[in-house]
Amino acid sequence: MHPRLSTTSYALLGLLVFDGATSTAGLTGYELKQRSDKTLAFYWVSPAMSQIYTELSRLHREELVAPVDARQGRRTTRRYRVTAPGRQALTDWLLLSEADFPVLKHPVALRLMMGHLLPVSKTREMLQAYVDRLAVRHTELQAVRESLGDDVAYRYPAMVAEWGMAYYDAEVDIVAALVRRLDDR
Amino acid sequence: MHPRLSTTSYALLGLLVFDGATSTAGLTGYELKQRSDKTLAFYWVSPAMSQIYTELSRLHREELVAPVDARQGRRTTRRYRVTAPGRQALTDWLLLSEADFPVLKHPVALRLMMGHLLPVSKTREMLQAYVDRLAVRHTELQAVRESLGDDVAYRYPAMVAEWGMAYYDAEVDIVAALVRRLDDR
DNA sequence: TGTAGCATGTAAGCCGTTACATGATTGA
DNA sequence: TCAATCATGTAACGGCTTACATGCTACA
Repeated sequence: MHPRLSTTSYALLGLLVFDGATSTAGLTGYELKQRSDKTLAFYWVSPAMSQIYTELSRLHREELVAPVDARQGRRTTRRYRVTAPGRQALTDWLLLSEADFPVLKHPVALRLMMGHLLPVSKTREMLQAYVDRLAVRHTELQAVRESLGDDVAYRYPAMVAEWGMAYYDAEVDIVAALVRRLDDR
Repeated sequence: MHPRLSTTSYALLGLLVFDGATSTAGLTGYELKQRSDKTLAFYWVSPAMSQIYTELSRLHREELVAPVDARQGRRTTRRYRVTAPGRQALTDWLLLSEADFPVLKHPVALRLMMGHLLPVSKTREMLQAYVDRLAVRHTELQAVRESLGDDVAYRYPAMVAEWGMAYYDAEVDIVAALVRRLDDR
C-alpha cells in the first residue's frame, strides 16, 4: 500500500475532493494554496507554496491525484484532480486511523505564564492585542462561512467554520475575564 | 547578541526561571521534561527528551543557563539553573517581540470537514471520543491547577491553567452542539 | 532478582519554512 | 509601462521526532 502520508497531505487531498464534487477541471498548486489559506489555516496549517508543490508531486507519485496540463496562451498550468484510489486512500485514512488530540501552540498563553517578569501593563496590552486579532480572525472566518452558503455539499465545512467562530468567541470571553482579574488586585 | 532562540527554547528557559524562584539547585533534563509535560504540553508542546537535552546544551553554549554537576552515589547528574543573562534574555524576548497568533492543529476539525466521506455514525463517534478525551485532559489540568495553590509566585501559571480548563469546557459545549446538529436531520 | 523509573545522550530522517530563481498575464 | 497577481519550482536549513544506545537506583 501507500507509504503513509502526512496529515497535511491528507488535508490537501481533502480539499481536492471538494473540488471534484463541484466538477471543475481540478486545481493548480496556486489555487490550492488559496483554498488552504481560507480553510486549513483555521484549524490545521496552511502550508507554504513550496510545500504545496512538494505534496502535489508526492500525491502524483503515489497516483492519488492526476495532473492535467493546459496551455493558456504562452503559459502552461498544471491542474490536479483526485483519482479514485486517492479518494479511497482518504476514506481509508478517516476510517482506519484515530484522530489525534489537538495540539495548540499558543504563544499568548505561554507568555502569560511568565507574566511575573513583566509589568502588569505589558501583559494587559498583550491580552488586548490578542482580543483584537481574534476579532479580525472572526471576521475572516465569518466571510468564509458565508461563502459556503447553505448548500448541503458544504454542510461539514460550514460546521467547522462555525466551530471556529464559537471558539474565537469563547477565547474572547476567557481573555476578557483574565484581563479583569489582572486589574483587580 | 544571542542568535535568536526558538520559542521552545524560551519556554524551557521560562520553566527554569520558575525553578530559580523556589531556590532549588536547578533541574535535570529529566525533571525539566516532567515539568513541561505538566505545563507546556497544554498550550505549547512538550519536547521529546532528546530535544530537551539538545536545547539545554544550546542554552548552556549561549550561557543563558549554567550546569552544576553532582555525584549521587555512582551516578553523575547535571542540574541547570538560569543565569542572570538568561533571565535578561527571556525578559527582553517578552518585551521586544510580539506574540504570534496561536496555531491550532486540530485533527478532529480537519476530519469533520471531510464528514461527507463517512457515515454520520462514524463522525458522531469521533466527536464523542473527542469529548471523552477533553474530560480526561480537563481532569489532568485541574490536578495541575490544584498543585499550584494560591501562592502569588504561581499566580500566572494558575491563570494559564484556568484558561486551559475554560477552553476545554467551551470545546465540550461546542462539540455537543455539533453532535446534536448531526443528529437532527 | 528483576522491573520501573531515573538519567543522559547520539543518529537518522521527516516535515516544513524561508530564500532564491524564473517567467506570464491582467489591468490601471 | 509598470505593478500586482498568477504560476511553478529548487536549495538550504531549522526544529523536532523516533529509534537507538547505555547505565544507575529504588523497591517489590
